[in-house]
Amino acid sequence: MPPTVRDRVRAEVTAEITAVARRQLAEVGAAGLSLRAVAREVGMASSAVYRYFASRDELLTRLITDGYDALGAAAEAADDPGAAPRERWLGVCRAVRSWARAHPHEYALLYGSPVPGYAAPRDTVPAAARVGVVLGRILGDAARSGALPEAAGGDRDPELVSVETAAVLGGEHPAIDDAVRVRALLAWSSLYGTVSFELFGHLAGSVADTDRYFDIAMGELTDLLGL
Amino acid sequence: MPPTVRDRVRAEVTAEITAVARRQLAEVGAAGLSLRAVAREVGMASSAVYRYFASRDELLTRLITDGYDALGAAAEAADDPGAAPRERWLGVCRAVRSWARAHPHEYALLYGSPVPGYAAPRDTVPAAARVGVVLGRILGDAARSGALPEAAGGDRDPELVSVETAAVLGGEHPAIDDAVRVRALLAWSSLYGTVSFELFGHLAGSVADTDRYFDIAMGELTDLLGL
DNA sequence: GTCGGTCAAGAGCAGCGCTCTCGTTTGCGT
DNA sequence: ACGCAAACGAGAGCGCTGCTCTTGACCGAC
Repeated sequence: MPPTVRDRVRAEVTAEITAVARRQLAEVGAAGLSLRAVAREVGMASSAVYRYFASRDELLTRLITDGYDALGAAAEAADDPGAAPRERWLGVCRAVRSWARAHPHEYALLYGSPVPGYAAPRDTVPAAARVGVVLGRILGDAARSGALPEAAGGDRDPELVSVETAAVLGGEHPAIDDAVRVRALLAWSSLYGTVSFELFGHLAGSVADTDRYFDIAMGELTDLLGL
Repeated sequence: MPPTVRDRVRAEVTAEITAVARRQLAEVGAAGLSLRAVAREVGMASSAVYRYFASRDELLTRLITDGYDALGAAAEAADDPGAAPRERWLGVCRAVRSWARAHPHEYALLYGSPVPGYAAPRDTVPAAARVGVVLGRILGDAARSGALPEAAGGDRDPELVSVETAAVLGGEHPAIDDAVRVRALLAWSSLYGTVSFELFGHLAGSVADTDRYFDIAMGELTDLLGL
C-alpha cells in the first residue's frame, strides 16, 4: 500500500513537532519541555498535538530514541574497522564526547537523571545499545586479531555479566573472560562518567584543558583493557 | 543576642519544610517537587512557605546542599584513617554507593542532569567537595606512608589539573604527579559513572550481581591508582 | 501601651498536561 | 461516484502548578 497524502502530511507534521521539541529541549531542558509551547511554535492548537503524541511522555520517549540513534550513528561512523583496536576505541570515545558536547541537553536526557514516574519503554533498548555494540565489536576484533593477551579464563558467571552482554562484548574467545568483560563495562561507565562530569560541571574548577584530560583519561582506560 | 522564641520557631518550621520536601523528593523527584504539595503536607498555606524560601529553586538549592553534606558526611564516616590506603579508598567508594542507593533521588539531584535555567549557587561548592577531599586525603596519606611508587614527575600543568585541585589530591609529593592526579580524577569520575549507571538503569540487562560488579570495578580503579 | 516587623491566609494570574466536544477534511469500500 | 468512518484542528474547560499581592492577626521591643 503506497503512502497516501494523509500519511505523508502526518509524517511531516510529526517531524516538525519533534524538531521544534528538540529545539525547545535545548532551551528549557527535559523537565521544562512544554507541549503547549511546542504547539504554539508549530502553529497549532495544543490539543492537536495529541493526535500525534498521546502524551508529553510519549513525545519525550521519541526524543530519547532519536537521541540514542543519533549518538549510536555518530559512534558507528567514527569507527574505522581498518584502524588499530586502540585507535578505534579511542576514536569512538572521542565521537561520543563530541556528540555529547554538541547536544548537551539531549545527552542529559539520555544519561542524566531519569525523569521521575517515567520508565523508558522497551523500544528504546535497541537504540540505546548501539554504542555498546560498537565498543564490543572493537573488543572482539582485537581479540580475534591477537591484539589482546590471553585471559586467565575462569568460569563464566551470568550473574556478573549476562549472556547477552557477553555476546555483545566480543563473544567467546580465549582472550576474553569475565574479568575482561567487567573491565570493558567499567571503561564504558567511566567514559560516560567522564563526559557527564565535564558536561554537568563537576570538573569545572579542576580541569581547564578538558580535551587533553579526556584523551589521557581514555588512554588510561584502554591501557586497563589491554588495547 | 540570644535566639528569641521567634527564631527557634522559625528554625523548626524551616526544618519541617525541608524534611517534608526531602520526603516528597524521594517520591516524585526533583522535577515533580511541588511547593504547594509540601505546604499541604506541612499544614500551612502555600504562600506561607515563601516566608521561609524565596522560591521553589531556593528550596531545591537547600536540598542540594543538604544532600552534598549528607553524602560527604557518609564518606568521612566511612574512612578509617588507621586502615590501609587501598581499603580506605574502597571503603569510601562503597559508602558513596550505599548512600546513593539509599537516597537515589537525592543522588540524582546532585549528580544527574542539571536543572536547566538553574545554576547551583556558589555556597554549594564546599559541601560538594567533601567526598573529593576525603579521597584526596587518602591519596596523600598513601604517598606520605610510602605506599605509592615514585611518580615520573614531569612539569605541573595547571591547565590539566588546577592548583586547588592538586592541593586537595594529596598535595606535593614525589609519588604524586599530574599523571597520578589525572588518574585520581578519572577514578572519581568512574566511581560516579558506575554508581549512576547502576542507579539509572543503564546496567540493568548486563549485570545482575551489582555488589560484586562494583567491588571488582573499584578494585580495578585502585589498581590503576597504584593503591 | 503603642507601634514596627513578622507571620499565615486567601484571592488571583498565567501557565501547564490533558480531555472532551465540535465542525471539517480525507480516503477507502461499495 | 458516493457515503461513511476515521482522522484532523480548534476551542473550551478541569485541576494542577509557581508565584504575587493584599489583608488581618500577632509578637516583641521601646
